[in-house]
Amino acid sequence: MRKKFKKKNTIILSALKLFSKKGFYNTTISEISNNMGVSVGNIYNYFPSKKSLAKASIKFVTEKLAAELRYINNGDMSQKEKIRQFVSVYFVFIQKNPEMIEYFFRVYLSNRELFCDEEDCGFSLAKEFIDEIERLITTGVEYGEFKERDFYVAFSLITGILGAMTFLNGENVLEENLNIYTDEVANTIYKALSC
Amino acid sequence: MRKKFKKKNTIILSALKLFSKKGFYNTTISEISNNMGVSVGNIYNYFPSKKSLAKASIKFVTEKLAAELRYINNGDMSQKEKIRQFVSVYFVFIQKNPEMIEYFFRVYLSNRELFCDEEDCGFSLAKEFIDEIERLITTGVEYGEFKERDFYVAFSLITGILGAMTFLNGENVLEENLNIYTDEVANTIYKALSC
Amino acid sequence: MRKKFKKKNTIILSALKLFSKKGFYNTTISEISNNMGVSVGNIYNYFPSKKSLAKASIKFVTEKLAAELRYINNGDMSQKEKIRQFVSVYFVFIQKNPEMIEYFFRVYLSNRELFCDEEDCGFSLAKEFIDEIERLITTGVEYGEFKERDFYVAFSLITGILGAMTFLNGENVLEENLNIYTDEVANTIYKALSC
Amino acid sequence: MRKKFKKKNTIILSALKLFSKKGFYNTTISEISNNMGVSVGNIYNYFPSKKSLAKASIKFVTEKLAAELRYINNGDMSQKEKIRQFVSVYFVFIQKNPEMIEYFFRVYLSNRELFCDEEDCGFSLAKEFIDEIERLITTGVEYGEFKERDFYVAFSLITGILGAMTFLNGENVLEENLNIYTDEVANTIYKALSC
DNA sequence: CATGAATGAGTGTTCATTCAT
DNA sequence: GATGAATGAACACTCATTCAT
Repeated sequence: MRKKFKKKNTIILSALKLFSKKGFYNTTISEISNNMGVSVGNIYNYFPSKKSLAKASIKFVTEKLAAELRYINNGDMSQKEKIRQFVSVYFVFIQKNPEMIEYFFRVYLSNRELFCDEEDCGFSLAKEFIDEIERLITTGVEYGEFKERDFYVAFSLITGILGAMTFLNGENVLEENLNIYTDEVANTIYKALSC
Repeated sequence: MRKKFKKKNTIILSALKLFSKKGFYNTTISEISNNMGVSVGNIYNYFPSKKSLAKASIKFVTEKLAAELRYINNGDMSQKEKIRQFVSVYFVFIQKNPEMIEYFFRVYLSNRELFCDEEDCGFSLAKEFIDEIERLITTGVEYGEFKERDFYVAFSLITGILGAMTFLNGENVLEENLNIYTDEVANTIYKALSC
Repeated sequence: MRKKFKKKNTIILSALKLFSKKGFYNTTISEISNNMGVSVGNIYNYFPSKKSLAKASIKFVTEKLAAELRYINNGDMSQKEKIRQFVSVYFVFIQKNPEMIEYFFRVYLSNRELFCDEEDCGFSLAKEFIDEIERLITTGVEYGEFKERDFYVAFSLITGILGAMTFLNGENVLEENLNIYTDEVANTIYKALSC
Repeated sequence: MRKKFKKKNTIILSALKLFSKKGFYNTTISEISNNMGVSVGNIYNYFPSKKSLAKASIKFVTEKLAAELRYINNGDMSQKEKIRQFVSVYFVFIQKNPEMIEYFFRVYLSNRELFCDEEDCGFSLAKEFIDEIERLITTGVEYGEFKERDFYVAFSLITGILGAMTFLNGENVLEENLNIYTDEVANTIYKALSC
């Protein structure tokens, strides 16, 4: 079973690399299988369809990212410090796992049709990640460190600025290494949220 | 010639509607042609390929959006007021032309491969829109109303929060009408940017 | 429209030839299209699926066969003579259109799954043919020429013996030309049915 | 060896059930193996190919059916009585082993390609069954009970009417239990064959 | 300009068969 | 013998693009 699990992850990583680079519709199963030295048919022993592979991939990514954020949220520090660490960890993550973040933005957020079931058409696959953002915000409000404001605006502020920076970085627009921006981004977020 | 121009726009609008709803790769030329009561072949009299239609569409959208923002930028008021109007106009635009904004986010930002030529792989198609954002920021800094800070961070702040709100709205996550959020979003942006 | 109809029939005839010779599952769409000098894709302009082509084919066959039998049924003669003509016409039909009859037996009768819709899983596609057999029997009973007996037994007698002869002929088991058997088969049926 | 034989039969029975229900081409080896709790690979220890399994299955079926008919043929009674018993035994067999008869009709008779070798493309696999039908007919002729007539016509009469009844029964067209029809079918056959 | 039938390369998926364990 | 992961050829179907009318 361990082995089966390992193999699934290997397939996901291969898919992630290609999906993020070329997009879902421009990546063929046969490319994914070639890329990892496995036959086409064998992929179907682990995932029943290309779509299901895309779903498993986003699950994989968000869990990984959420784990890092969860660790920070559980820590004992001011919200200001938490935000700084959030941004820092996120920027490091982007650089270590660019294909995961690219996948999140370019495939997950843009191809609704792939991740919608009849019942569940939403963010459930990214829930773990979203939950951590939510915790960060609500804790800050509870502690009186953040001004009480509409949740969606606060949520959009944080994810929006991080997303946009990710995007600029992915497009090679930024002139410097992402890390350089950590403090400024963190301060901007904090200033906007604080009382 | 006038007529030719009109027809091109009609095709673009039909494409825009379908591309934004179903994505580029899930929309067929034949759907676009059916949707507007024109033959498949005739579309190729106006656009040499599906890709070129996608490019023309994004040009169409960004010009429309940029025009509105340019008007505000040209106005004579404080940056604070400009930001409020920016947000307001943008939110109205989303609601009046959801397919244009959806197209911008779901097709343009997510399908690099469609908008990259050999020489030019960037934002040139959205340049007009980006330029207005830039003007808003640099003018604010010049007038001493905004703190001097890295341009990319400021740019990400504005476009990020607006983008994220757009996204939440598109997913029907927001409980209220978008307009409700105008002031809070504008204030958040202003607070983050100001000295 | 006439043209479209003609083309549909050409496709059906090509399909009929191959389906009957090699079976449904051993015939590829590409073989059907090659066989008639048309591209694969074009077949799909006329039939939405391989299955639907199989359905249209059986309709085509049964209508053709039923037309011949109907003509006899409408004639003014004894049932004995009608049966003789039935058998005769049927045997001629087999020899002129072997692929149609082969299709009927080898594909239609043996591949339930192809011809079953959710609602209608039966012989509706062959109804016209069955109806003529039924008319022959019931008229004979009404005229007192046939003994009254269970309908299904009479039906099985007629279609069974003809089917079995068809089968032996198709397998090249028969030593003589089918026509030779006309009288003997007709007499056998008549004897079994008559009072 | 005994054990090997048993296992082969178990596999055949599993195959028979699925082939008859879904057809040869819609049944996968893996379904057959699941159905009997054995691994895919192991089936190949007993049968070298799917095709060979289909052949072994038809052998199995015809031997079983032939055995019953042989017993009757060996009995000491009039041909009329033999025919009645033939029909009766056959109808009982259908009801007890529907999958065997379905297999005979839907797979064996309709998929020539499966049962044709280079040398032998015929009924050799069903020979035992056919032989008993032949014996019934020729004995009847010898005893002067049946009119001398072409063998193939007589053969088609018997197998045709039984086959057609089988078919109607399989399609749930018959309104009554098959047994009800025994006498009428037997009489019809006898009447047609007798002097 | 307009039409829509025709093309054919390309893709996801299946499944009989093999073989290392 | 028994297992089931791995293979890869094959097939139904799609769709951007062309072109004769």
